[in-house]
Amino acid sequence: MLNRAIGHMGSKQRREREKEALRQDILDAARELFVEEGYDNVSMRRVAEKIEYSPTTIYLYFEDKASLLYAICEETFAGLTKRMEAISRDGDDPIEVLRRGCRAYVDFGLKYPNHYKLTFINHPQHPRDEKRHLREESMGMKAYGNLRSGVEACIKAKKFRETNVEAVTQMMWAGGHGITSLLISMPDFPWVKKTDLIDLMIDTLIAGLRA
Amino acid sequence: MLNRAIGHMGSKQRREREKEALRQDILDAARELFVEEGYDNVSMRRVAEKIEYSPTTIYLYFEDKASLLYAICEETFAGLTKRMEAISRDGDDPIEVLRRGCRAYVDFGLKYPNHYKLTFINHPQHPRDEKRHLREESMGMKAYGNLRSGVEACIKAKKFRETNVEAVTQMMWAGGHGITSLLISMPDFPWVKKTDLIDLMIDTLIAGLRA
DNA sequence: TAGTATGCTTAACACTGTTAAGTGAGAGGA
DNA sequence: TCCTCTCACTTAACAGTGTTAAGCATACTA
Repeated sequence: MLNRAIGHMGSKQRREREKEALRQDILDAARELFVEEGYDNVSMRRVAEKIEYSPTTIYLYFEDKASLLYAICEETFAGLTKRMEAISRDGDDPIEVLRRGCRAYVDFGLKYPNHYKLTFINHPQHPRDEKRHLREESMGMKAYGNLRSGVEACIKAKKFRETNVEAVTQMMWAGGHGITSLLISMPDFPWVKKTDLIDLMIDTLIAGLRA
Repeated sequence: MLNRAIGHMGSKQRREREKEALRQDILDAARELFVEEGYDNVSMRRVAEKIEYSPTTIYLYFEDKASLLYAICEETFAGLTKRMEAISRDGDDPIEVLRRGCRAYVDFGLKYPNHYKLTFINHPQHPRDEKRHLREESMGMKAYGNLRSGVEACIKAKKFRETNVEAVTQMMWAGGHGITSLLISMPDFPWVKKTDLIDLMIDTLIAGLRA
């Protein structure tokens, strides 16, 4: 019963390819709009207009607006994970790896402020959504895992006074996130030079951790 | 022309009192709803329903929804400022004052998560609104000023290696904000014990700053 | 008592995310 | 070739949003 259908498989495959292509078109259009104007300022109708389909078509490919957003974030955060993995691969001094990992995290956030907002700042907290829960674990959480490895390496090399891997990782994350999110969401505040602030944070935290 | 009216001033004053009372009623109703259910999940119509007036009445007292929000935040943040000023008054060791100021900041954020969200996380960034710009300076910025004083005291007492007051203040703020905002906006993440994380951050930053 | 200012409401506009119902082209089988 | 049925897509609508123009009634002034 499987072979019987093979003769007509071509069109089915073609249609599936076309569906996948449209899905990508939606993602591309939505990403561009979201990143340019912010999630809240872009309506489903605007996205639909951009791809020249009716608004309801989007709902054939994504459950709702939030799902569309998460699909985009997943894509983008793959980039961060890749960069952070590259950093930890050509690793010499574990502390230097950690330092550069943190910098990569913050730089990434500042380079894609709207993506960062979407995943770590706004974070549309739907109540009782277990699917979303799992999805989050595969996104920014992978970046967290990378950071965790960096911290673990430092602790294993006995570079730090504090030995609670989870606590130190979360603190480093909070440090990076604090700077990133403030710089993004309060751009009019009279900040000191951005790179100085970032370096000061990372260096101070690491100095404070050293034995 | 001023005295002529005095005979009839009573009613005018009464009406002004009543207007002020209604303004407060709106603020109280909105605060309760915003804090309980979050800014985005509360409509102007809901606020109006609660005070038993028509929705448009609110617009006679507040320019728009965001202004209503900012008025509430102003009120609430007076509490934080007061607490932080109290801490710096009975100050012995400047480092201890700074430490306790930071803790007060984070504790405040965790106690009023929706207020904190409104002022420092969501921060409805209206484009080209200069009035709002000024208003912000009188709100959370006062708390920033307090933190700044604490940092300045430490630097003047030659307790810190780094002597750039602004940079250190902004770093301390980012540290506190990072923890506060992450704990608020990702409540499902497997955090280590909250107080431990807060203390670790503050202690590590201060340790890293010491000469 | 007539007229006006004031405080509030009604009704509407232009949007939002989302869905139920309908359309129409093309594939599959006879 | 013709018929049927599937399925990608659209139309129209719902229920809600923030906000405003216009109108009404009460209370104060002259």
